[in-house]
Amino acid sequence: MNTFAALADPTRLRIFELIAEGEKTVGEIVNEFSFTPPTISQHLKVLKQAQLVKVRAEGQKRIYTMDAKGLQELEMWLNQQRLHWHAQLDALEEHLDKQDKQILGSQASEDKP
Amino acid sequence: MNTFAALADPTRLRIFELIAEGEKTVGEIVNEFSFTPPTISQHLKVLKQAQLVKVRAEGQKRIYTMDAKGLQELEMWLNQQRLHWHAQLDALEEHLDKQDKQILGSQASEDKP
DNA sequence: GCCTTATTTAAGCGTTGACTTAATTAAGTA
DNA sequence: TACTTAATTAAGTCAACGCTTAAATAAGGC
Repeated sequence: MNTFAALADPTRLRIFELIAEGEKTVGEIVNEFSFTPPTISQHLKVLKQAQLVKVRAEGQKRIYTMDAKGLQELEMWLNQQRLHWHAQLDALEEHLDKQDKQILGSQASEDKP
Repeated sequence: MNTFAALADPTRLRIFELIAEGEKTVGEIVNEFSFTPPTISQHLKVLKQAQLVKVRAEGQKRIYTMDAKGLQELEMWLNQQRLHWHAQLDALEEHLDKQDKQILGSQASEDKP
């Protein structure tokens, strides 16, 4: 899961969110921050490697857009964890059911003097 | 989004996945890695701060379990990005529709000699 | 052909972070 | 009470990372 590392840095996360709102050139992104172009360029490289963004050239400008692959990977991972989560809720429910029955059983015996 | 940073480290991601599979003591987790207990303890601290795991004491053992809050935060963020993603697909579709109509228009004019 | 604009690559620097060993806290057990 | 087991806190080390300036690549415009 390269995705988490790519989004771990707050600047990089913000850059991704900006691109997600709509395609952006590098210059447009640079203007949103107080960092130099190389810094932004390096962040974009990481996001690209994680398949969170794609680039296309248009003249001398590079236009960055969202790439579904990275998010899809994240989504699949999340689904897997949710499965575990629900399995545990079910197990807990079963456990509480048994407890309830035990309590009912002991109450019944208390009634007998 | 503290969550991304918490899951960015591969060891920490693995620790979380282990706990997600079912509750674990620190010792059980330590046995899965070739790291010393302090290392694992520090990782658990980070996961706890990100609300990805919870602890409960049982005698001298600490039992770590999944915490839904962290994943929920992740899920909400993902949903937001998906909205952007779908909005862009819709925009693209509309754009292609217009192009199709233009092509049909130019073909009609070509028919006229 | 030359100057500007847009972006990336290279190299260097300071900080953060993942690990270690040593010491500490706290709960069994003899 | 002393000894072991379970885990955390403290302190230090080294590599990775985010940032910078300087240089390189490449597309426009004069």
